[in-house]
Amino acid sequence: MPRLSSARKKLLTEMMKEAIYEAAVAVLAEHGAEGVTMDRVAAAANLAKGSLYNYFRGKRDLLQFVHRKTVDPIVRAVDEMIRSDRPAAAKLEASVHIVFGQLGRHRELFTLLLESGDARVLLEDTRRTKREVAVAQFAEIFRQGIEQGLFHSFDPMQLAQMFVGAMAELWQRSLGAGRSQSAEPLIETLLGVFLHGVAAGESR
Amino acid sequence: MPRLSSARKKLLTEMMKEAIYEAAVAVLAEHGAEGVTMDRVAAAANLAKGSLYNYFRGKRDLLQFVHRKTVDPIVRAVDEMIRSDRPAAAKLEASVHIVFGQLGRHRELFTLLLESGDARVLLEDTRRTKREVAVAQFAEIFRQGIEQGLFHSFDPMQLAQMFVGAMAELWQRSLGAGRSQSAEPLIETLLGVFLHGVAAGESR
Amino acid sequence: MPRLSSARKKLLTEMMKEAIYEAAVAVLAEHGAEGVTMDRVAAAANLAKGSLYNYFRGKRDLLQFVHRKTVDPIVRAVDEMIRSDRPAAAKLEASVHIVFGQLGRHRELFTLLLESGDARVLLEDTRRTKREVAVAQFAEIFRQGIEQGLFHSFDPMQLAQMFVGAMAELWQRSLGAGRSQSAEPLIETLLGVFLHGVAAGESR
Amino acid sequence: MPRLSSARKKLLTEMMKEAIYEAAVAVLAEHGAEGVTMDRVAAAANLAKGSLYNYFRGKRDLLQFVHRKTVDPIVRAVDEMIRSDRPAAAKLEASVHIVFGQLGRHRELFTLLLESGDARVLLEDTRRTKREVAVAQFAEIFRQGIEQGLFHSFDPMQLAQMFVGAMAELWQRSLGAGRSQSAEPLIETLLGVFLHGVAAGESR
DNA sequence: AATGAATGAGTGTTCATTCAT
DNA sequence: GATGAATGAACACTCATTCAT
Repeated sequence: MPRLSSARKKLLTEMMKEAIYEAAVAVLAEHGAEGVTMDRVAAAANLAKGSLYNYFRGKRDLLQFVHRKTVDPIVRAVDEMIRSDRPAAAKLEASVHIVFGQLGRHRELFTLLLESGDARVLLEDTRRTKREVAVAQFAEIFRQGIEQGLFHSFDPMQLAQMFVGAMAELWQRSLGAGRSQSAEPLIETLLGVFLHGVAAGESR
Repeated sequence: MPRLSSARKKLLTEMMKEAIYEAAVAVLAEHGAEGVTMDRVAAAANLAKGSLYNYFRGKRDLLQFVHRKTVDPIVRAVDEMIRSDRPAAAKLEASVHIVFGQLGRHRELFTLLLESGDARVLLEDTRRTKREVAVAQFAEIFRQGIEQGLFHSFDPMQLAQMFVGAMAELWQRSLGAGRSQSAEPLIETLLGVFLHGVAAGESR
Repeated sequence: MPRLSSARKKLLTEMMKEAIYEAAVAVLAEHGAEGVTMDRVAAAANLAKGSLYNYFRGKRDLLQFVHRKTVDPIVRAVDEMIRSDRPAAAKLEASVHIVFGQLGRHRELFTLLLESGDARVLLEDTRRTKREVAVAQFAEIFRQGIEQGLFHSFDPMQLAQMFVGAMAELWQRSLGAGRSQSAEPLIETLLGVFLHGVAAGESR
Repeated sequence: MPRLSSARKKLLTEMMKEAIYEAAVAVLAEHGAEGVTMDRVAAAANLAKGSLYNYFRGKRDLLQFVHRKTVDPIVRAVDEMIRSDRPAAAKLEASVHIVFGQLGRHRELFTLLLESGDARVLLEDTRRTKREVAVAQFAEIFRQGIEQGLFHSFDPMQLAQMFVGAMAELWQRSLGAGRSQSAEPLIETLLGVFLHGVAAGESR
């Protein structure tokens, strides 16, 4: 009996955390990252402010939860991709697809979260911003490419930074455009330029 | 008389704004972006808090002023470069140098201004605008390059977005690193990749 | 049946109150008087927070219970002493020994209970009462002493107030000192001064 | 000009601090030491809560101000007395008169402040409670008395503790009685007992 | 135009108490 | 009777903005 009851309780707790998560995301979307206050989250969750503290130790805790919840699936998917057995260029392409695909699910949320310095402050423990994680992951891909002799031996870290920067910028601009607009051409160009450059002619 | 008086007044106003600007920068440097309060700015400017509101409509206005003040010279310099008569690749390189060079002069300021979420919100309009200006400028360079047949005919706008994104990311990461570290290798790689890609072999 | 059931119920209730009392004391000892929250007491009692309210009307009630529980034995012992058949001075001495002795058993508890402002407020009624009880008890001793012609005829009530005040102060200060320090010299001086004064020479 | 203005400003500030002090005392008297909240003080001072922070750095600061404001005159007067050139017994009597006299001016305030553990917490810097200061002062008197051969050589510190305890208790009880009741008989008995004891007969 | 005290809405957090299950 | 999630009033403290002088 205690088992079942305890399981049920745990489930309910998870559901509440989920609900609060969604409330936080809604607030994030409406008021921006700096506009996330415990009051607003509570209101959005149709909950008393104090109740939030039954599920999260504090604001920091809540934001970390939101953070992880949005980043983890992407990170895991890309990680899997990285460990797979394919040429680096293919990994690069696949990873971009993963990222753009997942981002599409959280449009507004990501915009705010990606850019927010507030997150930096509040998530200090986690430290590694999503962006930093992303950079590290792409750096690994570039490293593999260089090792395989497929890429020139630039600094993989820098390549990854450039790539992530370009990708983020692209994605953000795409948000401004029609919501349903396909990301496909963007990705194609992104990969094309990074792999072969823009320069016409004999090159190199 | 009214003319002269009015001119004199305008001048004085400009000088005051300038002084407040410097005070704000000092506060920014000392307390970080989140630490910029009207109190502190006023104190740093040896001014009463209320007086700030004679020169700026509010905090937002003041921060926007600070922001523009640091960005404008860069924009102007790049604009000049664009209108000059050189091959697109050279313009690209020169522009990057301008940007990194000017940014170097305001390291702390920019770091704080860009990293801080608080400022982010207050400046969002401006910031967006600023990046958009940069993107537009680089788009023009790419457009010229394509027109001159030097670049493949990608969408210049997208190329510019990618380029600016990559550049911004690089610059931000470089801030974390040693202060006196040269930006030269970063720039070289940035241009190398964008012009010729990372792919080894015959390519293309 | 109703009788038995009711008796059983009463017993259980008493046992529960006892358990909660112990939990409260444990919390008091661990977190200090300001750190006594219903949450902590419930946790320490392995009980749900709400259940506390089945046994106590509120926090005030609970703390009063704790308080009385520690004070009552002392009061009873002193009462017994007073009713015994001995000279007043001996009763005085014996009573002081009882008080100091019992207090010694609850050092931490009393320290926290008396020093904490929080408890002070919540217990003010009780506390006042308690001191008043003590004063009344000692007043009775002094009254007996005067009646027996052993003490000068000061106002017994005032003598008791002074005596209790001096005793309380001594005891509180002694808590600050070494834990295992004997109270014996304190008592000796206390009695010496009250009986014979500090003035040297022929006196009186 | 600036001189005058600055002097005027200082004066106004002092007056405001005074007004807030009185508001705090009123709150203290009405709600007890634990009931002193910045909200209530602000309301009592007919001031916005935020304004309090123009005059005091925080609650701690405000309470310290209140504390010092009430204690200092007494401490200073007693100190003067101690340094004067009179037999210890006379000093003792004079000091008691000072204390009771001054206390009369702040009846409610002192009751709460003397007893409050809250003060302990909030005034941690100051550390020395009024009571501790008082004890130290009276210990000095007793020390002098012993040195002069007027008092038996008990531990002066303990004598002072007992004396202050007795005095405080007396004073507190006297508060319960009629406000205008003279303290004179209380003092007389207090000194009589401490100097010569309660024991009748040849004594000693 | 300059001042800076006053304002008051807001911030994250705590906790005694209630109440549906 | 037991539970513990929900509540909401408090709390100390901050700070952009206003306004009488």
